[in-house]
Amino acid sequence: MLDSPCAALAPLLKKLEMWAPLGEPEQRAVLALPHTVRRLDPGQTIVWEGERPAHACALLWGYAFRQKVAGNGARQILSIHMPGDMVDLHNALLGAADHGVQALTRVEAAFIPVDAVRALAFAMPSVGMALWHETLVDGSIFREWMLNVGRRDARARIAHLLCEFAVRLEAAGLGERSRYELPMTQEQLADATGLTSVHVNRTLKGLERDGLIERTIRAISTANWHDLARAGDFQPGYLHLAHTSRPQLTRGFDGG
Amino acid sequence: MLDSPCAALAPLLKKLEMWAPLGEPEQRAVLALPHTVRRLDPGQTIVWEGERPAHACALLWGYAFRQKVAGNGARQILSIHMPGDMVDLHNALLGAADHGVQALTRVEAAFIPVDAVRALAFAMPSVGMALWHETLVDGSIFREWMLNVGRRDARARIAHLLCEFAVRLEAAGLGERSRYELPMTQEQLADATGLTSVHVNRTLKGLERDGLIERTIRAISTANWHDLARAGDFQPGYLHLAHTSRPQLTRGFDGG
DNA sequence: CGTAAAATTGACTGACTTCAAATTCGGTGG
DNA sequence: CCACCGAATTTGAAGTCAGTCAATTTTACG
Repeated sequence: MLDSPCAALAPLLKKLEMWAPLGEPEQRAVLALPHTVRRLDPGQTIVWEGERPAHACALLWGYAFRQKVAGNGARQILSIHMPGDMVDLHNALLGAADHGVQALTRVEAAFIPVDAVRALAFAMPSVGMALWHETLVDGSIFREWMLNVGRRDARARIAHLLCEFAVRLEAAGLGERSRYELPMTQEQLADATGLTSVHVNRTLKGLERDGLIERTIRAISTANWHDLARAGDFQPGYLHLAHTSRPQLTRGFDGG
Repeated sequence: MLDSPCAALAPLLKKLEMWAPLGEPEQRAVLALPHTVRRLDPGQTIVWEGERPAHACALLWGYAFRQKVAGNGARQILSIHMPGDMVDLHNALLGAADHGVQALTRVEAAFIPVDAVRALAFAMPSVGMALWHETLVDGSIFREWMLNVGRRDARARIAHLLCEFAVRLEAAGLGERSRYELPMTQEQLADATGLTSVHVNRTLKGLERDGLIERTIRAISTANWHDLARAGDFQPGYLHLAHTSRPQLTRGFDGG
């Protein structure tokens, strides 16, 4: 990765390079994307469901989440995001926001005009491919969450979410899977897992009672990672982190 | 759209042009993608979960679905696909299949080497963008399904699925929303909605009793579209069909 | 016709929800 | 440092939507 006098977008570049190594001009071009940095408080809206966003948003610091609201008023949290994530590329490229994005904690985010993103993707296909890859991995996580919400019981859903957060945090170099701060209320956990906050509370206590996790105020210790992952039916393949976890030998464009 | 002496991939081109108009060379290039056409029987696997697919698959005729299987043996159907859909571009580009794809009915599908797809996306960015768009819309549908499974009751889930199928069928020019053949067993409907087949059965009868649908063996009449859509909390925005449903005036790359 | 898969039905069960209240936490001002 | 307040967590009791189990009927199809 290049360093530059003003590399506010460094977290984004780091994330993109997880998907595919970029050449030096490509790296420069990513860092040179026009953008405005904004600070947001917890709960503040980054994108409203239904709006026509003109900017894509790269998270630089803090956490955010995507959500949709049903006609009955219930909310479903769709994904959690951490620094480096491109948090509304989906909405921006599609032209109409089919979901909202909100700050989970205090957040620092870079807003990049969609057209600049699109133009860069056209001009430098390998950057386009990296961005595309980013959206594909988001899609994979959506699929796993659909399985989680649709076909696992409460205990497994919560355990799964705890495992995913831990592994993604570690993969992004933002903490360790054995102990981390989980900046979500039990109500937010409920909305992410399709449960109620009351049941989340009971389920967390169950996991704690059984020694799978330890909890301080807002921090989680995965006291027994092995059993927690088993309880959560957690297999990290869907995160598509192979590039980083397995040292990849040579793999060229020779398939087919 | 171009016609060509051997335009097996015409349904794919038609679908891509729903997302963005393509120039004549681009159209030619899509139709010229190397591919093998295969016929499959209902239930046959197109991609196995866990495999490393070397081909992307364009549905030419018939229906298919994506699925994931949890450790407890339960299955979640993630999406339904119809002719023109690129049904495992996600898996192919990510390199490892995080979900499986199966034929729902008898199917005719074109298998295109991933590398040819990737090369075309690099060579002709507007084709790449159309393919990207296709995967983004898939993602949007995943999000809506997550909301459906996580936050709607059984009646709404089923009604929503029936509405989505109807609208997509109509948008693809494959039938009318008022009456169509639904080639899914109640067990498959259950796996798509996070319910059991028994409860799907009862819920369908409920919708029928209330005059929202009529059923013959495997066909659905949306007897009362308005109320069905309301019962299903169905708002088609997430399908991102604006190009086709609203006659779009001019919208260039002038956002921001 | 005959057979297997799919749909249907009934009785019972249970995981999770709902409602409501009590307790703890975290920050803020005196 | 401590009192205070709203938000978040925790707990209990009761209710329900959907699941489970187990037939029975209907359909598809050779």
